[in-house]
Amino acid sequence: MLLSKSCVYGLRAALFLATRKDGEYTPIKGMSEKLEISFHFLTKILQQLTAEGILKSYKGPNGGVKLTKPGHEVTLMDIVLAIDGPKLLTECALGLPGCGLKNPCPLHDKWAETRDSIRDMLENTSLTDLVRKGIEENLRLTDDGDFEDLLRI
Amino acid sequence: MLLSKSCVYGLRAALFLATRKDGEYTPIKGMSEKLEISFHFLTKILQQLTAEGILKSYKGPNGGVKLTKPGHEVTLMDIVLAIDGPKLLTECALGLPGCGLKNPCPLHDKWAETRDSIRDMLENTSLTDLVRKGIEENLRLTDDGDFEDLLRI
DNA sequence: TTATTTTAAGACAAAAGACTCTGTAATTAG
DNA sequence: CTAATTACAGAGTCTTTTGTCTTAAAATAA
Repeated sequence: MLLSKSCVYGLRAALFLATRKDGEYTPIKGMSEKLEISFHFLTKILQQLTAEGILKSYKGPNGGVKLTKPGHEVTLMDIVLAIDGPKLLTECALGLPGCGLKNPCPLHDKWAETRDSIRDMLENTSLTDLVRKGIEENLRLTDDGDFEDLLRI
Repeated sequence: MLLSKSCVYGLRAALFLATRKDGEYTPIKGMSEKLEISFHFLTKILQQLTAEGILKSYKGPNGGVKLTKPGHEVTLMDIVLAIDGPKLLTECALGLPGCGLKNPCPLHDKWAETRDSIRDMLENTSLTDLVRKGIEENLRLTDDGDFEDLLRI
């Protein structure tokens, strides 16, 4: 797996939140059912995003979580970084410590290029980009559902 | 980690074998010491490569493992595929089953591009490519050593 | 205040990944 | 034949990831 399962779930949840109205808190319970992710596990993941300042949370009735910034200001990279950490896109492909421009491994140059292409994609794609695409083409965030489903809630 | 640790070790070992003379079997013990990888663990990984036909092995004195094909015919993709499996570069970034051209997720297109760029790099880089680069620039396959080290054995 | 709804936190269990150990089989050298 | 050297096979351990469960804390509503 290129991305951890937590990260994948985090991306799904972030996209889901980007479909909600600004200012409204969305309860994790409903989200977990809609996205078919275990409630407690999703809670943990979203706590990480909250700790990183990507989400705001509120307890009690009408509470839940929401994006702190508008969806077009949140990139996939923000989510991946918060969950899988910065090492994901800096580590040496041969596992050598200190591999870099100064003391590279034979694969360093090509691998750095590859990592950069991943990074570029993640940095240049916002949640809103994908929500817009999802709406226009009526795509899905779950095994069975479609985007109209999500927007109807 | 984009690649599993087993995969990373497998790549190092495959590169090491590509520096050896054709036809000679290299004992895993020496390789594990040179590459600073646990002997038993490396053995397991190389057994996978042997099972996949990438290596040939021979028991007894003067035995060991060697590449079945010349290094310029073995790509990094061959190694990654043998160890991390084909799913690594086909899975959906949002974890949706059946995500593809027919029933894509909102991230499918961009993610497919990203995966392809990884795949292209792996498929278009042979062991010999990297060994050559390693020799020319005297790079390293271990934390401390350099390529001259390896060739001297 | 009391009951309800929600997130937060932490202990716990299960599964997968990373690694170790022990023994066996094949091969060679003496 | 015997001893040494090597890969092979499988069980076992440790760690990380994934997932569950229970309790606490905050907020609201009645």
